[in-house]
Amino acid sequence: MATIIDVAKRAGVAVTTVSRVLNEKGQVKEETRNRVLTAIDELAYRPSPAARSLPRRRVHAVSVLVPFVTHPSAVARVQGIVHGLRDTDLPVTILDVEKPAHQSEHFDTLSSSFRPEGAIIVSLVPSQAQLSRFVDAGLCPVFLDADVPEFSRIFVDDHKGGVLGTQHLLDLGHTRIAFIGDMENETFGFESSGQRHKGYRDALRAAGVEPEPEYQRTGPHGRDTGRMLAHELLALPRPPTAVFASSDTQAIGVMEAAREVGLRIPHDMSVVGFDDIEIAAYLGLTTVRHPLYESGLLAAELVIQHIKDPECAPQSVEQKLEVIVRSTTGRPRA
Amino acid sequence: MATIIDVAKRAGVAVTTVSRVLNEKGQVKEETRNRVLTAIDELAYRPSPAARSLPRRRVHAVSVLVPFVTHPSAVARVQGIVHGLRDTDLPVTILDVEKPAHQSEHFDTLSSSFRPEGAIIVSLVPSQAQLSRFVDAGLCPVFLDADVPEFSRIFVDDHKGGVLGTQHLLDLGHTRIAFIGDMENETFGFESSGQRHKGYRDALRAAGVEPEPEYQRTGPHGRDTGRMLAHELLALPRPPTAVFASSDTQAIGVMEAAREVGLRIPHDMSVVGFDDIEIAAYLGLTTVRHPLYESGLLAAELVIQHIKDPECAPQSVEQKLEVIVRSTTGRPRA
DNA sequence: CTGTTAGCGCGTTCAG
DNA sequence: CTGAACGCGCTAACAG
Repeated sequence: MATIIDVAKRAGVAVTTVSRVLNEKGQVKEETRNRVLTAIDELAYRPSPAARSLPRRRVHAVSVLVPFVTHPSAVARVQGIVHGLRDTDLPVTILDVEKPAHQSEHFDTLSSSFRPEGAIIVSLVPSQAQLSRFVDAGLCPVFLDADVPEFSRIFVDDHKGGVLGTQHLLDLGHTRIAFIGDMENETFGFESSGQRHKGYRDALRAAGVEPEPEYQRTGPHGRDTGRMLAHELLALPRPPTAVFASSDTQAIGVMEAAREVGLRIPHDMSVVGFDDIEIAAYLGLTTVRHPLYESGLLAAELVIQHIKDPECAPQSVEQKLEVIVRSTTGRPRA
Repeated sequence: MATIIDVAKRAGVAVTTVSRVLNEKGQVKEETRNRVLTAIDELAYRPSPAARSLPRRRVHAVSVLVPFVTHPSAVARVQGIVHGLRDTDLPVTILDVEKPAHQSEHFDTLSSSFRPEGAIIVSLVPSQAQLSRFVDAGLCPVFLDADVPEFSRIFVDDHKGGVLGTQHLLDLGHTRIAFIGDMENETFGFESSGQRHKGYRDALRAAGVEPEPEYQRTGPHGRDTGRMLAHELLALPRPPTAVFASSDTQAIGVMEAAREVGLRIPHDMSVVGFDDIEIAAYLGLTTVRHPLYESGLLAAELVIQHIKDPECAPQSVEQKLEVIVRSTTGRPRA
């Protein structure tokens, strides 16, 4: 493997000059530059990422810190990120978070003196101390679905999403509307499901319907939870005619439960999900669309921008939520 | 950020000693080791990956070279890999390949003097020259779905899979069975679809059915292709009663086409897919199950093993394919 | 516009 | 068992 010294020798210049043409810093005479370029070409020289990272104190890569990469919603986002970064030469490093320990560990990595050039943090809110460490490290992360005004972020109005989903059901004439959501996540403090839940309650009240405690259930994220909670709902003396789930994953569980007890959707029961993950379209699930893939794409763009611009002026972009009406919602039976 | 020097000072030892306890190389007196350990702890010292990479000539990470990360099958594999690596401290770097240029570029990275500790290469077959570069670099990659006897690999018998899927249809009584597959991919030379296709033909002949050229169609990978090719099939004077697609993605396209012309599945037409991607279960698609997620998990295990064991003894593991019968296949109409 | 020099943080000889 | 010194490949002042 050729090093920068080999290139310098071959081109008859000093290493600094090679470094300069490599990084397009400073002025290099056209002719000299060309000599260097051909030397690089002839030697098939490629700078060593590690050696470069050392003096630069940063790693040429974009780290993506994402809890539960295996969730469909996370997958969609990572896809968007990878796509958005494809035309750069920045490798994408996935930092999966499943336990709280992972989180602080990865935060440390991001704020270490060998931080990545860019970072995207999904659904995780660092402490103030951690935030200032980011600043100290010169890191300019982009947050997805996290309320961090100090930095750039891409987010949706979950409360409004809760209202939208519920309103759709209300508009169809439902009043016995249940809500199934994620349990409050104490370990990571995700807030979106809670906000959607609140939106649900507010929409109901605005329509003059008092939210039934019996109709509101939460549990750990997952299809199975959706299924079980739906069964509880269905076993009620006066079961709901519609269910609004705070994620498609849970909504699918609800559909399974309905099928298991012989209920037809939307004839006997309406179901609305949240996110519009890929499967939703196939299942004909009516859902509140959350532009997941697009959020990844956007995050990638912001990261690129922040890498170029040392100013790191935080940008806040809100993505629109909208109800995608498909075939799991209809009017309640008379 | 504390460096190894700070730790050494605090512990009252030389940096060498710190390095030794860090890497568990050489003997260090119990007491000295403890002093170092507490110093590390007190300073919250974390070795710099970049600085470490330089003398070691390798990056502490596992690179995953995967074409078209956005394909559902690739996603499943990456999930398996990330999961399998979760309990190590090895970051996963995604190297997406969409153009041929990406491929050689990433291969170069893997065989550079700053190679990653581990590598997983999906569906891509390097040239002999590239292979020997891997050897020279001391890299010991794990291949997924690629026929590379020199290294460890995880694979399935695609030909047999083609037979299995076709046989299932044959067993149900179909004889007018069509095949829809991927066009031969000249850029990357993927072979699985071709092998499945061959299995289809062989199964048919073994059953005394001569494969109809009209019934065999290929096109670029994708749902849309499946849909269009299916329409061509359906427009035939004597359309097939069953379609075997070489991927679930295409099979889904076939189902769409059937729906568009008012055909009911499996009543009017049977459909078999390949892979068993997540959506398949939801759609009730009968398919030849390819353990994608598991292959990623396995690949992660092998990589870990190879990192530990410098011998790098290649291992070859074949994964079993099986038909998952769901609701898109049935007997042909009388 | 270009070259010299001193590190970046760590591993690794080789002596003690 | 421990330490001193050198080098990994590159960037960044600082001179010229």
